[in-house]
Amino acid sequence: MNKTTTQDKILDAAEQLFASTGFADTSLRQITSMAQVNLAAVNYHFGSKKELIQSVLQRYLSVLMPRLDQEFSQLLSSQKQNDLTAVLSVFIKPLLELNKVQHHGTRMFLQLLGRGYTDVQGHLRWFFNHHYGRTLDKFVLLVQQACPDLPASEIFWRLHFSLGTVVFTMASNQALQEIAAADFNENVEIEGVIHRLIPYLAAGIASPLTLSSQAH
Amino acid sequence: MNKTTTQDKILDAAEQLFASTGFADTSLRQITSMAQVNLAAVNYHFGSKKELIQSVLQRYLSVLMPRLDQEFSQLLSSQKQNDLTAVLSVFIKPLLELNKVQHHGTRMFLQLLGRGYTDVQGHLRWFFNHHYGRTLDKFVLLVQQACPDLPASEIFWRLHFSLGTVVFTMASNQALQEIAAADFNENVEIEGVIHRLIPYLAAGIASPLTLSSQAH
DNA sequence: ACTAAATTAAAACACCTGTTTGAAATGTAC
DNA sequence: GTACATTTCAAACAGGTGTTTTAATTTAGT
Repeated sequence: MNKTTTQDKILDAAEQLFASTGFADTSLRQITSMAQVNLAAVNYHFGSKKELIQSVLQRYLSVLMPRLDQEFSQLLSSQKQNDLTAVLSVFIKPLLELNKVQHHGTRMFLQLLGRGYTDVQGHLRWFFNHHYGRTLDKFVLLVQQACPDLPASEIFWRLHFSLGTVVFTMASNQALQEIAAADFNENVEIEGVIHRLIPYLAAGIASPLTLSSQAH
Repeated sequence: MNKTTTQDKILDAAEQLFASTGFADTSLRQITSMAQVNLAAVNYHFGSKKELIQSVLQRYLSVLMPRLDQEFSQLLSSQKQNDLTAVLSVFIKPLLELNKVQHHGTRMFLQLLGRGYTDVQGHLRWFFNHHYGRTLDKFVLLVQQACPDLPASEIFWRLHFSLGTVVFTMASNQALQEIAAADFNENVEIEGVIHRLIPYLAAGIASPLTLSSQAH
């Protein structure tokens, strides 16, 4: 049999619509109509739209974050000096393995992540920090070890600059890939974008302190 | 007398609410109530909410963009080799001068710009390209001249990565400054953030091509 | 001061939102 | 097969949205 449950039908439709239209601009009626289930099913199975959004993300995060956490711990315990590119590259494999969770899991998840941060749904930030703050701390520690010359506050800013790049790129990933295909005849998969991102981010994060940045 | 007109009262209230709550999540009723004008005044004076959003941005863009255009042209005509930091630094003065348009003009405008790109209001992208595409082309040309070793497609991607940083940082600027103040005891004005951004962006954009980025 | 245009005002409009209700249908255990 | 719990369904609910309408008011020109 292996029939998909109502909950899964809702999750599948929701993540697709959320990724392409955003959380706020996707209505429950769109979701239930695409999933071919009754409107009331969302509130019955998930309680509210808010909890549905969290469930959609949780399906990926519960796979991704433990894997990342493990990799971070491993890198932290290995005594060798980790360079920044190595630290950032930790994300690649766990991210790409999300394609096993869903057909286009990686792209979908990253797009959702972008939406999650750009649509400033306050509850999502809380949800993430509450569940995965520890893992995040390990990552920050690794970056600090890789950039011993940078003060913590500078790393704070640069990591948020980088978060902006990732989030924005992923949120507008589809549009960017279409432009790249049209203007430069190049077809980049999500994997290609990730491999373009890492050296860019590493160079920005590790850039030497300048007079002008220190003055302010 | 010098009394503020209804239109200005609406623009002032709208930009404040748009900047802090986003375009979609700000209702006309919130705006008109803060501006202390009648609800119907928005549609009477601006036609629609869409056009109000454009008008709010236009108030800043019509000051900023001609100034940027002029600076770009000047840099293009000067025959000397411009380095990337110099090109990016062109933005600083015109941006900070937006404080003359409104009290907190610079911060407000950048926050609005962030909102404009993260709330994917399609009409805003069109509006911007339609009015200021020429100016943008000059900027891209300057970057290409500063990075002669990078193929155009790579520059395309890196400029969009950078756009992500700027837009995201500006959209969440308020939250970031609060965290920085709490965690690192440092009070950064918008000017400080800009001076932190430029070396970060320059390093990312100018980073050398790597094997992994070329392979994909 | 009179007229005509521009502006303000209150109310209604049509539509969409997330959520709840109560009955019908389905599944499950004994 | 009967009782019970789970799930589905259509309908309604309460509230919010941008926009329009129609009348009242203010402003400006002669």
